[in-house]
Amino acid sequence: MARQLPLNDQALEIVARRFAVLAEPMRLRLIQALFDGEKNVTALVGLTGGMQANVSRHLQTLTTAHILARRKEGLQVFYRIADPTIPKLCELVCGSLGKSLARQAGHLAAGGG
Amino acid sequence: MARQLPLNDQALEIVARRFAVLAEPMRLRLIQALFDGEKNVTALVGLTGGMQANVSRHLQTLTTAHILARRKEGLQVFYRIADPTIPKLCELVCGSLGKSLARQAGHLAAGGG
DNA sequence: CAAGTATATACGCATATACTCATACAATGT
DNA sequence: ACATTGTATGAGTATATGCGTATATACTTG
Repeated sequence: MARQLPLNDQALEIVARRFAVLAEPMRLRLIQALFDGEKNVTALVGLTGGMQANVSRHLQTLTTAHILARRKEGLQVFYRIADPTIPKLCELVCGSLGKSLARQAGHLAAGGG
Repeated sequence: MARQLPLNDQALEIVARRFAVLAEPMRLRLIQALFDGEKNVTALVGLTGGMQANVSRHLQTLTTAHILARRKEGLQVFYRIADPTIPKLCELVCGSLGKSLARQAGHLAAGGG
């Protein structure tokens, strides 16, 4: 897949895991919330509307996958996007979906806008 | 995410679903097998080493997600990659992983060569 | 040390889904 | 109509994982 070379079983599982990490709405929400800079957990809880425990768990999942990075400052922990390909990935998927989304969902943008 | 615009809940679920479809090694195997052109189910069963029923189900999942397309010819059904962003997606993910994969997995390419 | 705040984790439940087996469906030939 | 070949699907089981509640850990202050 890297340049269309076939991947072995272990590499396939790693790639699949990568996609799986991105396959949760809450995690995508967190990624979105971090597009404009790092935020601490409490802020992310407020922005996403999730439970603190759940948000924390998802942040750990994203960090373990090297998609996010942590920075501890006193009591707080700030998360940021660590993988520069993530925005591109999301754009690519959204662009590909945009065509069919128009039929399925009506609008892509948030209800507010 | 499309150009960094926040997505609403429904759009997030659709994007997440998209990633989820790509989050299975067998489905990635099938996608890889189709990079060099369309193949029928029996050929894909042989190439992936999966059970026919399982391969068929994964092909349906990929087709429903508009990642693959079907073409029926007599008894056989030929599948092909329908979404041109798929190869780019895979390259992007593999490229991003390549850096860390070198430490984790050793090799990215298949054992067969 | 005690109290308070911010974040992480353990546990249990509910649900989703991948897998296999058996079988149904579709198309072709005799 | 029947047999054969290729593909799809239903049922049952095992596993993975998201979520909420409760609790633990880390850090700061007094």
